[in-house]
Amino acid sequence: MKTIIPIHEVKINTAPNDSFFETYEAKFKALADRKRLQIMYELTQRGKTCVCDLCDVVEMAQSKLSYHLKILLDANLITKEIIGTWSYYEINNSAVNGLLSEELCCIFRPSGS
Amino acid sequence: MKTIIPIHEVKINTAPNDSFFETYEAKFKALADRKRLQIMYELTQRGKTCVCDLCDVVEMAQSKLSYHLKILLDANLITKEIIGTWSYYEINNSAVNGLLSEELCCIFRPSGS
DNA sequence: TGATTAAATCAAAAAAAATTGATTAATGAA
DNA sequence: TTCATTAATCAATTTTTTTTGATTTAATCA
Repeated sequence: MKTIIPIHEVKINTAPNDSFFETYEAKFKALADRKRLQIMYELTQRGKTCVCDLCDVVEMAQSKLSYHLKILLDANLITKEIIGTWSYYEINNSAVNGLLSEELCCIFRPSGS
Repeated sequence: MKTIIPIHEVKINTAPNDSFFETYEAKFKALADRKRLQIMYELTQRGKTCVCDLCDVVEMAQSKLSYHLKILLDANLITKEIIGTWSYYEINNSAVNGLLSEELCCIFRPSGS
């Protein structure tokens, strides 16, 4: 039988290794840009949104927006769904919540939740 | 009389402005480097530490370490105290706790707390 | 089919960040 | 004072990231 330990009760006993620091380096790099933070915020407010709409909202050229979305996607901070010729992006709430403080998560969390 | 509202009860009603995104861009940029994450971790484990000791621990040349410490200091993630010719750096726990998730804070929080 | 639209990718250029080794400033000890 | 030590700063170089505009891929529609 497997025992499920709530994440907040897990004690870290070993020192983080290189790959730990690498993993979080990538996540923080993705967040380390005001335009990408704005994209995250808009996705939070609007929910699942297609690229062409997001282009207008954040006032960014399409190829530039694609570049930034890819960085957020690779860091697993957002998810992507393709429908026909459209690509829809959405906030990955569990990843955001696992990374950021409650205060800060609020900015990247739908107002109702 | 001033009313003190616990931070977790504060509701954000207005959209974040440019300076909000700029502020967090700087903080996440500071965290977006595996060497700086390691510095943060070591400061957490060792408490207040002087630069020359930190040089040995993170195996980094002095001028390079100074450069990275300044970035963390400017982002308010660590604090500095000068005693004689020594500079001591320390984790800014409240800033870290206000920024990162509980799980992640644990890595940057003394094991006793 | 051919034309249109959405979005990813590419290559070149520009901008920003990191590294390196040397210099400087400040303190303390001989 | 002179010498040694600590740590910040500087300038030049290297590396990384971002921007730009063009091209490509794929789906839809007439």
